[in-house]
Amino acid sequence: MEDAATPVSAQKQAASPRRAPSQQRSRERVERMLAAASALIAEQGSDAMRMGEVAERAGVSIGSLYQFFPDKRAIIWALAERYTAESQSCISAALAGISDAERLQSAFSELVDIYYRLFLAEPVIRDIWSGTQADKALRQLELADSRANAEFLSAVLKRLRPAADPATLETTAFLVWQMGEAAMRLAISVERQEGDRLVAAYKRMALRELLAE
Amino acid sequence: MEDAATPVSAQKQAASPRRAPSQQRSRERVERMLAAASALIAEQGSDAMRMGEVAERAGVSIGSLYQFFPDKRAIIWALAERYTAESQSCISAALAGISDAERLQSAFSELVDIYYRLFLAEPVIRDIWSGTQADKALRQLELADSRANAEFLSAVLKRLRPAADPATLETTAFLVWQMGEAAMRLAISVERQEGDRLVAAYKRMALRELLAE
DNA sequence: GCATAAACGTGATTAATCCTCACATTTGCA
DNA sequence: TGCAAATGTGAGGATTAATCACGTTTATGC
Repeated sequence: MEDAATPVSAQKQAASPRRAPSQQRSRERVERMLAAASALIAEQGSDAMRMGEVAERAGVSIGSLYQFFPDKRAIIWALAERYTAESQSCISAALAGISDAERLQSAFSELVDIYYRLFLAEPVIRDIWSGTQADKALRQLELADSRANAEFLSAVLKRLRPAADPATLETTAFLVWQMGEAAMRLAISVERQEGDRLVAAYKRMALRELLAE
Repeated sequence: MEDAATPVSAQKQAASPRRAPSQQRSRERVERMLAAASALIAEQGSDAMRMGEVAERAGVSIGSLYQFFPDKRAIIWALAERYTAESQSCISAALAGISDAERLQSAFSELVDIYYRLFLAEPVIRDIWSGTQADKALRQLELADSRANAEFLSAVLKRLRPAADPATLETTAFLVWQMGEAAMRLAISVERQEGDRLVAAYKRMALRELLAE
């Protein structure tokens, strides 16, 4: 886990390569950098987050920051990757082994609620996934994450409806999942009450689709 | 129309006010600025669009540009507003007067196809609505646009299902519409073939919801 | 025609930021 | 102990959005 979230993976993006922290000392510093970035994003949003501020709050120089993160987006990317890794294990656990409609219904409903509460409560997640569309690397991360989660869902669907075309089920699962993320983003951007209604409506819509013959 | 798209409306945003073009001369210049911006966005994306480049290509000074647009986002906003105004009239026309399920089905299906083709064909639209989430003013514009379009749709639904709770129908229409925009954004960001499948799946899902008892 | 105010036009300059780089320091290890 | 690699530093380069003081054009009243 500490390994997976290592910022070196941010190289996948585009910028010049950066060293991965190999010493204990620097690993701790990188943690401080991420923590500082997280705090600043929570306070002002990732757009207003200044690299100098991150460095200052982490107690490192701006140069050290750039030693481990090729650019500003890489920091955000690293935070996003942690969240996706964490949530993916939750989701796989919640959907594992389900093979009847009732359990799918309750598990899915609960999953949506958990996600919704998470989005409402965590300003950092909200900020990062709001800006997703603007950043190619983040978008790719979200797509990959979504595909992975949709796979758990389509696995359940295939068990529930063995006669149906598997490819169609996969498309359905992916779409339902993406619609869910969009519904969350929408729900948190409107009044709380309307958001609740929208999430409920999404649940109905998604379940109707998932449980349809 | 020329009036509605006037960049003075960009004042609604946040930046310092700017003069609205009142002379013929300046109105033509503003058109040139918007055209230049549109071309640059089509070529390189709005992020890479430089204000100096816009001015140069429009044949005006950077100062003139800022005389009519308080900031960079205002230009993009003005372009976005034109597109929304244009599409809204199309949508209202397509959905007007529908009061039976068959016609709703065919009209909705056609509308989705039109939108999808538009997104595929117009790089400017694609760019602007991709970056929507990152910009508050654009997000508001899209939300308002979506609400307006959803209203056309919910009007149809209310005629189709007079016994149903109107508030629920409104929420459904809004959600279906937003899901549609999200589906479009998703579809154009993946391989063409998968995009087609996703749009088709969205259509099925949306129509199932819209025509449900 | 003339005067005057308002609208318009200009581009060098300012300000804010991301990011680099030449050099100093610390750590792991033979 | 000594050296190579890793790590740390922060002044400064580079980019670019946005300003502003001043010059020019247009509309309008007489």
